[in-house]
Amino acid sequence: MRSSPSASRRQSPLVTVDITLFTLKDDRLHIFLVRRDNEPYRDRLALPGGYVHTEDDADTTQTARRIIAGKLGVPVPAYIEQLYTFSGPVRDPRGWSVAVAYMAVLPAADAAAAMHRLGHADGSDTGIGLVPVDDLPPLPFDHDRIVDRALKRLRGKATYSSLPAFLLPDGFTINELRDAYEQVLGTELQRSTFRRRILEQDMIEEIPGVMRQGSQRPAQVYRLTSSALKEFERTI
Amino acid sequence: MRSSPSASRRQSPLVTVDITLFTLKDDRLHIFLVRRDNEPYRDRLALPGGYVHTEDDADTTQTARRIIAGKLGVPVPAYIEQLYTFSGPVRDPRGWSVAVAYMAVLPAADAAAAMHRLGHADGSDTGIGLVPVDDLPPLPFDHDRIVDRALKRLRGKATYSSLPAFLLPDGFTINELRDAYEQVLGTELQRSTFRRRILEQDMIEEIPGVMRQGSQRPAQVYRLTSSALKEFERTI
DNA sequence: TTAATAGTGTCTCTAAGACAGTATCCG
DNA sequence: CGGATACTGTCTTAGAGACACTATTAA
Repeated sequence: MRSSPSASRRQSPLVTVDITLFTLKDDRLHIFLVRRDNEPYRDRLALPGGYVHTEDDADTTQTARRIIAGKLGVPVPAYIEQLYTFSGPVRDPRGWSVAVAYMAVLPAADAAAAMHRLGHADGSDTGIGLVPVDDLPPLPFDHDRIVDRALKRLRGKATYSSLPAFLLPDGFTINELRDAYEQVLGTELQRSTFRRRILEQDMIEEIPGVMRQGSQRPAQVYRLTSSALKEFERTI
Repeated sequence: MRSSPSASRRQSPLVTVDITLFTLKDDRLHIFLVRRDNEPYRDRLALPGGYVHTEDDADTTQTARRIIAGKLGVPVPAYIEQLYTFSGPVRDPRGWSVAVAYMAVLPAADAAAAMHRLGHADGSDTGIGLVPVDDLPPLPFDHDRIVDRALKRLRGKATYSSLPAFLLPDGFTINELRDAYEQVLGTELQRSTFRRRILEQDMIEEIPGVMRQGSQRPAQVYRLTSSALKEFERTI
């Protein structure tokens, strides 16, 4: 904080916001990518992002929300978190830049509805893609690093928080919840241990009388006790 | 990422880097503050910070290192970590701004040496202060929030990593290490449980033959097994 | 020998992991 | 009734917490 207000100001870096938006599709973890329609990297798939609008945005989180709603056309996710800020002279060919990266988590149904509204699987490219995280194309800028960090954060938090529940709709069974945790973590979890731990944390509560009907014994439907992320002791 | 390279560029926010540098003094947790010599908030104590130098800095971490060495005149800490990016139109009276905040941890001896070089406790104000974290003055900008978040992160990581060891010099006894953890966490820790846990994590190793001589039984001196932060399972 | 700090041994209790068992639906 | 999935009980084991005990120095 060296210069006085009116002093000649240093060259200010370019500031953007980039978002890694996770969701489930076909029981696998996916992220949203958009096809760029401007240089640099025109026509390449990249993370959704954009400039801060200093006239409108109250902060960069607001920027992220605006981009998710505007570019992707999906409902603003219940969970959104600032991830890390990437910077330097080479990450963007336009010059020294700062990218405030966010990660967010969208329920599978919201993602499916948005993709359905867009195309009808008829090959028409709408510019928005839902890509499995373990089968990503090489991404422009340093977006590979951003996704990498987002994945690590998501997996890390899955071991000690309710984060994977945000991939599910409002009502879910314990087995559906366990599936979501397994998809995120990439490992199998012991059924009864998972159940006990989750219930002990009282992070979920029964929706009285509501049961999921299948072709077997119906399962109790639960909801999160709080709309906020709940952290508990480590290790699942 | 909307506009083409040569399109009229949006008003870019002001980008600064602010640092919360922790150290121990008189067995209490302190941070460094500097007296501002420019508007806004001239003459107020604030976090050390500054603009990104796009000609010199490879990224904002580099900016943080440069500011620590330059403004504070202390050795660059072994542990430095990006904390969070604060942003918005009101946090800085100069306009819409982005502050990439860092936290860092400096060994007590380095801090003491730096403060000794500066003043000699004769009341001469050198513009640099070492202030206990539980007795901070109100800070300008949103620096109160920044310090708050830095403290939470430091305390959080103290429960599952070797972070508090970075407050100590290269050789330390287990009791000195426990003191550091207690200072950071603000709670007492069981002696034998702490010892067992720390040794199980093999985060430290004996320096063979080196003992700390006091007026009682000498204590084994240890060092970190790795210069990098080591994380272990939760709860201390 | 005593005071003080360094370091060890061990008992208890909680909770994770594993797995077997019971319950309730559909056909 | 059999198959399938939902849910419960319980045994074993690892590790945290508490605390008593032993060790080694200076005075």
